[in-house]
Amino acid sequence: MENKEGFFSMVHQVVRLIPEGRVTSYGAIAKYLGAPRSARMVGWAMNSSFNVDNPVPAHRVVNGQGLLTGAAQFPEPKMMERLLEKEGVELKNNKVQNFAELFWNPSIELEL
DNA sequence: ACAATGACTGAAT
DNA sequence: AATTCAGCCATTG
Repeated sequence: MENKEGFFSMVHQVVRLIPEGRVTSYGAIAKYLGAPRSARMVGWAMNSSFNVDNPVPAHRVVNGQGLLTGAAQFPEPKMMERLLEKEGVELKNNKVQNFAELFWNPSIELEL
């Protein structure tokens, strides 16, 4: 499983840039990378993120609805909610409240 | 090499 | 509004 600097690294990097108390969606990242339809690959990249020596705040990445779909894949699902709440993100049944305001759009924040 | 799967999303029904 | 379908492409059996 050779590691080419491609989707993985890019996704990891973008996710790492997410400020505390902010969240983003897979689609937003994928779109920023130029693959608006490859949101799934972003999720896979996250899964790999646990395997690399790269601290990636995957807990700040949720689906387009602000739902913590990936919480179950964490080493400890509760960790995701806890981390988010700890950073000031309001959660409700694994869903991010005020998602629209907490949403961190790389295409805008980074403004290319 | 082929088939199935997956932390998604948007459109269609 | 809820469910289903199709596209996306890397990883795995």
